[in-house]
Amino acid sequence: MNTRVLTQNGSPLHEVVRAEISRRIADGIYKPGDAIMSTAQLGEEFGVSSITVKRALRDLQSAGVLTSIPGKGTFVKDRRRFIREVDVCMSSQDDARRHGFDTKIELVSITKERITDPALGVFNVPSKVLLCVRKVIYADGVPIMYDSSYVPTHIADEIVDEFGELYIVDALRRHNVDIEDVSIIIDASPASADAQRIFSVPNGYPTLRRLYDIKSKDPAMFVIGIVESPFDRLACSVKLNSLQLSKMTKARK
Amino acid sequence: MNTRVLTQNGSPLHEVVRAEISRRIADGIYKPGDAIMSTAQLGEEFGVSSITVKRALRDLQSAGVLTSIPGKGTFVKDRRRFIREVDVCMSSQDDARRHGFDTKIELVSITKERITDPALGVFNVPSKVLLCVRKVIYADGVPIMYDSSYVPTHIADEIVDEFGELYIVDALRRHNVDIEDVSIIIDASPASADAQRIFSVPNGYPTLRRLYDIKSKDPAMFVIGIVESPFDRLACSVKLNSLQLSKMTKARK
DNA sequence: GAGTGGTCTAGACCACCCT
DNA sequence: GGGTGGTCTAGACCACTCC
Repeated sequence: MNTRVLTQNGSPLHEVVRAEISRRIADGIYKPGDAIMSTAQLGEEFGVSSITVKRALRDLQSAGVLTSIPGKGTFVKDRRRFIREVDVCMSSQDDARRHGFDTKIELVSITKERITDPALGVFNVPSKVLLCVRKVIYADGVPIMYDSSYVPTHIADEIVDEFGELYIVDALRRHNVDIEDVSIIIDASPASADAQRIFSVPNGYPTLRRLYDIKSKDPAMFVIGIVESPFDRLACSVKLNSLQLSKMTKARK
Repeated sequence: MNTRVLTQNGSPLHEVVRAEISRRIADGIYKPGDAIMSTAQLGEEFGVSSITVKRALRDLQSAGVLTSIPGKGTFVKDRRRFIREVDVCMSSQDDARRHGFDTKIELVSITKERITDPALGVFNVPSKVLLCVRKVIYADGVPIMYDSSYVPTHIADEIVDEFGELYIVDALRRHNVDIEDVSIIIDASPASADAQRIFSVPNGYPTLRRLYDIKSKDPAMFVIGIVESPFDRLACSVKLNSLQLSKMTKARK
């Protein structure tokens, strides 16, 4: 039949379909929140098999443009809730409020385990069993961060409890822990298995991660952890003023 | 035939296959640089169609674990060359050297165009036509950054030339441009079309981006731009010492 | 020519949602 | 029951590589 339509410009068919659907979204033909046509309809319109359409739609899901709900349809993701101005240092509740977000923290689990995530290997991680506090942070009801933090097992129970309810720096500050040094590494990564489930994103979905290593004056007290966020829900901002810049310039001479 | 093997634990077949291949890589059965078995062989071994195997392999490519070369085979990506300690502020040549990397800059193009990338909309971008300098930065022969920077069209030609050869802050410093303020936004994103081509990564591949807005004391001189890097080749690091931290704590009271 | 991965299709089945 | 997206397969073709 229509088998020989083929690849207008050398691109595979699924890319052509993907590009056309992207165009329609960019042009506002398909609007955020709306359902687009079914795979069968699109296949007929483009003269390709519905499987090829599905392939194109799946790629657009990986790109954060579409969401498919089995049995209902495929929808254009609404406004990319691009939360800016989140400070690069550990976020605090104040920080969030200052930017007008109603945040909520949900404790996922408190377990005893070793650090196994190879990503944290960039820090000098102890091989001992540590206390692992996992939690999800919501902004306006939407999950935006998945945090796993590791602390020594011997720390006071009251601090542990607060770790589940508070931002880390807030909890430490409350107990007058003297933070001496903070290393943060920011990177991107495909969503972890946990993140896929928590954020309802597909395999391979890009996420922004912050790996942190907080050292206090007491060598027995430290916090190591990792925060993961879907790329379309969070970004980090850094501001450098002229004072800092001149310092940097000098330091480099 | 083997049609009814099916989904050991409720997971789709392609996920089962993907997990098993991941396990073999983690266990060192498939080693970095090595070719894994062909899709046909894997399909036979697992009792699934080769198409399902291909699906699993494609997902592992999106995750940066495998690379397939048509006609040759599918290979385990060698050591994740995770370049750490790259400062969050604009990288300079010194910076790179200090970390032991032999970097090279390749000019891609110098064009006159407006800023159309919606990502840069977070800054207050002028709608005028600007000079756009695009370049690729290599470390040890591997492309690690794709930089697009926009500057006013009226700036001196000699600076423009150097933009193609130098890191941005290096070029500005050389011409004694007084940098007043730098805003940087770090986010993750699926690879752009350019990035896919330059870094040889598939559609949807997670990248780390740095969007920058450099303001000088002269309002007519500014640089706005965006740097994109594959997630497995670059990360940013931030270090905060106790002085900065105490300042922050005070500021928040 | 044999082997590889990439693409495309037709056809089937499933789980889910809505009416 | 009819629609939706998700999965899986068999079979076909292509471009590529290596021998």
